[in-house]
Amino acid sequence: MNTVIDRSLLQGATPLGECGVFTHGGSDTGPDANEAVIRTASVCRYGQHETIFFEGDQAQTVCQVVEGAVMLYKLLPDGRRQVVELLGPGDVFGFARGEFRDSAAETLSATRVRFYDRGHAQKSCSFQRILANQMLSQLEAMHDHAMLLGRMSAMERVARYLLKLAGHVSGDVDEPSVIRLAMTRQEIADYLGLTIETVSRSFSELRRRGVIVLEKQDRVRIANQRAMEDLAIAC
Amino acid sequence: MNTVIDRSLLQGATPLGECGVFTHGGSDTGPDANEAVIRTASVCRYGQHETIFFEGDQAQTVCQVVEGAVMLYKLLPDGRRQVVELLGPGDVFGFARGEFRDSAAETLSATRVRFYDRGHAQKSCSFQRILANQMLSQLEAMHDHAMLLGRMSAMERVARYLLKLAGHVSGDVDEPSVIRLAMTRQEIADYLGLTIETVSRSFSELRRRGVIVLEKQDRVRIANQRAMEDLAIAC
DNA sequence: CGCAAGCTTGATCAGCGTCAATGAGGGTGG
DNA sequence: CCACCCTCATTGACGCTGATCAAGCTTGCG
Repeated sequence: MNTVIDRSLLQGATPLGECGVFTHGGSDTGPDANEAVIRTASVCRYGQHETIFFEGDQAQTVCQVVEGAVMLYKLLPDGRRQVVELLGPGDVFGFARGEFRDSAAETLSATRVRFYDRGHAQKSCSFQRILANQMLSQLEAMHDHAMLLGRMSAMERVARYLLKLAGHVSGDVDEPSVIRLAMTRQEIADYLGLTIETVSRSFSELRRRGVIVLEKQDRVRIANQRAMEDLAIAC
Repeated sequence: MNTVIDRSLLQGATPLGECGVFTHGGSDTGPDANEAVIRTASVCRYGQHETIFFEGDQAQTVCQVVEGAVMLYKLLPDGRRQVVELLGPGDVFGFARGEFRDSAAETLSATRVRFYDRGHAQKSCSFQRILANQMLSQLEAMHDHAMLLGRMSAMERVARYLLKLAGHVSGDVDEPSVIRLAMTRQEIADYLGLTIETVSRSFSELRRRGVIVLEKQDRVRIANQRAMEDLAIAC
């Protein structure tokens, strides 16, 4: 019921306050552009693994995670899937360049999503500012992810994924760091560009080497932070 | 000397005018924020394969391609490289969330780049608007690219790359469509997440099948648009 | 003409995908 | 409470795609 994915591990965690994000603003194009965006906003609740929208849907709204976790993914005609984004509280998504959504959105856990009217949002200067920041965060995260998808081995990908979940690639704390996985093996595989079997084998290999402890299927303890960082090519 | 990469094939071609982009604007946070951005902007010229900045450099400026083509790439400590972005006229790059550039920038051909002061840019409302649009374009392009890197075969990647260069994934015109490649095989490989040998073999295979004609090393004619689209999994 | 840089091609290998079977966990109903 | 089932995860055997290593080849330039 509560957010299963730790917020810090998600890309683009905003420096903005998390929910009532822009309650005031500078001057805007329209006289009350900000006002309008906020006035017309609405919040929806979703359970785990519910679809918020599909790829190709009309994009009349801009969405923001209030609480929970959301993934964006794309499909090929033959069913191959790539998860292209993981989002946490504060993150904005579903804003399309064209008329349609470029990817589907699905919740990873119980989630509240705020919807803004797209037309109003485009007129609001402060919203544009937030959007630019958000897009930038996500773009930088995607650059990292492109490196992972294009150039890293299966083990490196899995190690990096777990470290990201643990909240910091550079391990500064020596807390036990138990991670709850909100994603199934299949979702992890589709995020990392691997198969479910390869993800599973990587987990097993890490366990065999004593780098992690699988307390439950969805609970991982990092037993050897140092080894983990070596595997992930710590940056 | 002229732009070797056709503009249309590059990600995020802006709908904005291409150079003197925002010469006026709505109201801004600062009184003359727009003015300041433009007044302090400067243009530099680069030859082919020159570095504009390195990953980790201080990010005091925001850059925009005026003419030519630029690629952004990231490196791993052991030298593995991933090209994360291809940019053409009008495209904005080098704007970092933090203090440092998250990737290196290198020209693919002779290029003119305009530099804006970052501080001024952040204060300008119209710049933020342009930036949001730009980031969005690039983000959507990255989503596509993640699909390519994570889920497509070598042949599919190369076919898609060539179609993108040809300017339209959906072939609407029956022009001869000769493509000039501004990138070396190594750069293409690093963009597509492959090795130089695999890229070369894919080109040869396409030639053998009569799908393309290699007029010169850097000149490709698409002989069979239909076959090409089938290979690329036309969308 | 000869050298250098970049491209192509071949032989071999290994990492990861595919196919298939087994195992664990959680919920439901008898 | 236990038995059953359904979903998801693990493990094994095997093969293919693409990486690696190693020559040759083409092109452009001094």
